[in-house]
Amino acid sequence: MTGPLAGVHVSDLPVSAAVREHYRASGIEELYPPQAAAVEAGITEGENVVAAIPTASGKTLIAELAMLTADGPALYAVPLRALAREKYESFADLPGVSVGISTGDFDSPDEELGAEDVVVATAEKVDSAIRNGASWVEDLACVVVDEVHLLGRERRGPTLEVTLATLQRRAPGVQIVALSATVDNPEDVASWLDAELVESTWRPVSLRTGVYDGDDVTFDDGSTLDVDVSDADEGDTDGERDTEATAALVEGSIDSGGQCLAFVRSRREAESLAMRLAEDDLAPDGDAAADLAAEIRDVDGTSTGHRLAEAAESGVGFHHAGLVNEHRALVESAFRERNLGVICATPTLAAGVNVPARRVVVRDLERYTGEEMSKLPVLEVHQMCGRAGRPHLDPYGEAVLVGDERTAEDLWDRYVDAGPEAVESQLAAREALRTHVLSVVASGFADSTASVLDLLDATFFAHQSPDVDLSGLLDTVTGELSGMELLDVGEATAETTDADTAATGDGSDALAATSLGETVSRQYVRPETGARLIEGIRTIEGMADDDVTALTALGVVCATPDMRGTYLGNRERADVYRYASRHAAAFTTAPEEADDFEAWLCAVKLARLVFEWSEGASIEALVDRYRVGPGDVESHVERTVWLLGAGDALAATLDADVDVFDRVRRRLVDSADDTPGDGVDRQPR
DNA sequence: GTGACCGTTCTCTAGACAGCATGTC
DNA sequence: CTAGAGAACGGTCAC
Repeated sequence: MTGPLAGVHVSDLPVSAAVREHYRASGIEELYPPQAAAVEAGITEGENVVAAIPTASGKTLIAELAMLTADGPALYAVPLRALAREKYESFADLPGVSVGISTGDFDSPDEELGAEDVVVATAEKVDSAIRNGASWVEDLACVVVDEVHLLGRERRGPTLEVTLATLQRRAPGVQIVALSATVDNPEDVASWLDAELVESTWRPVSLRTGVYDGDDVTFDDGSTLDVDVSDADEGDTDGERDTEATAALVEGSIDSGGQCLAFVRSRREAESLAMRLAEDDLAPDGDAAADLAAEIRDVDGTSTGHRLAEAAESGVGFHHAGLVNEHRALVESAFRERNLGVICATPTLAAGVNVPARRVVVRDLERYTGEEMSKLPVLEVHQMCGRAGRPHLDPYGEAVLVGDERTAEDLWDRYVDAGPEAVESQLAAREALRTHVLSVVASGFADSTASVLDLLDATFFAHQSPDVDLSGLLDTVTGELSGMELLDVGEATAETTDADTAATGDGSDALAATSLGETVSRQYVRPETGARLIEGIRTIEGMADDDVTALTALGVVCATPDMRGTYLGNRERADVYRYASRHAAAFTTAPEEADDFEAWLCAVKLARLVFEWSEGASIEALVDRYRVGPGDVESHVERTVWLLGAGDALAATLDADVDVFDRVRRRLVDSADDTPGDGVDRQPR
């Protein structure tokens, strides 16, 4: 809890009069307690601050205060492109402030970014910019990191911490402001960043959390809520009871003038819950709902699109990653404008853009993870619940976890009483270390094992586990990289490294990226992907020209770990295999040489899907032929284009006479332009 | 033969970042 | 001890 603090008024802020006026115009007079605490902690005076506070408790203002008072340009780093967009637009409203944005799909040239007061970017984009030597990074006076608790994420956490560590070196003295969800160990993050910790559970709209036990809901403030489950169904299974209960909770909330979010486990269940709810008309405004449905239908003629439009007519939406981006954005904005009463969603919505509702219902608290059913992390559930309570609209927010008489107590203990998990660095994972060691060497920040270790020393991992000796791990990683021809490892050297950093007694090895390694690092693909591409290029060189087709390049690219796999249905397995045999000459690997037959089949399926798309197949056709969502087609194509570019760059550095990658890439980009409603924006508005 | 009905078996499962270089009315 | 929804399948029975 924050201690007693004198109120801080907008007029007290060391910010331009225009900005103060802007705040007043949007109804801000006095700062929220966590914001005041951040000011107290020196946020406007260049101090490093870690703010571990709930969503919607005013993080954006804290960030703005830091950025506007910084003595130079500022960077706002986010984990999601959609979030970058959202923040870009909100910062652009600030008077007298120029804002730029930089994400993989939405980007301005470096020189322009250097001229902005504020740049919004994804963390990966920042990492990539650093690797490629973008100059704007070095002039930064302030860096705000949104959702720092993602430091604990398996793949993206390490890039966040390495980026932050190198950023502090590239721009010495930058003010670091880190915004975190409530976690168990915010003080670890704060001490790593040498920052003041502001910790609070204060929210502008109070939140009560409750558990449904098959009979009624008991909230943590002691109140209860009857749930009127229609007794039409008798002898139901547990699952049916759960969805009937969530339907009742959703409808109850809407009846009393609220909006609701319902979280379920899978895409299919999000859609089927939506269809179940859409049986009743829940639209706050019928005309607006009809307009929305028309707009949705306008985007694509996919069966998913039709279902979404149909649900929307009743004021119901669903939301998951299988949706085309445009549909997702439409659902989000329609909900914000109160043209939808409910969204049935997978966890995408929990960490995405701002979509507050009066009530949040979490129906599924377990998830299938590949081998087993596992319980959702507390942090994730809290983020879902935290969406409850619309400022200025709701008297309170409520979150309900749906269980039954058997599980209710367990849910209560786990998610209501217990706190969230601690953030733990994942940098020690070999895979993560491999990519970051390569990048640090390739971009010239280190040239020996000693200097790499020196850099890693500034990392969250080193801060958290000072006793772990990374040098052994580093040796195996450099060995692997050199086996991939990405890194040259020299023998122990007496030169270069300063004596005081050479903690590794018997000297340190010289490290240098090969030209392949440099390309891999610049292209931002993982080392294993690079190795795979190199291997593919070499076998293509040895193939008969007639056998090298678009499928060849796509096959190589899709077999790469940077390509997300799809699920292979049992039913399609035989068909995919037949396809592979029919086109065996074009593929670079035969099934018997694949170390993982399943993965090989998935790669073939993806290559085929993207190939057919490039041949002009409509998204609709692909969606029902390959059991993927429209959004999956979109993201597969985008990713393929990226990897084909990397393949081409590697072919060039190998000096190989291979141009399939580039040819196929161009063809994909062209068909993307031809596909209506599917173009990717290239320039900020 | 056919269609309604019902119990059993089978299938399937969240999410999402990155490169680069031009063209359009 | 712990998955569970829903589609697909297959069988029965009445007419």
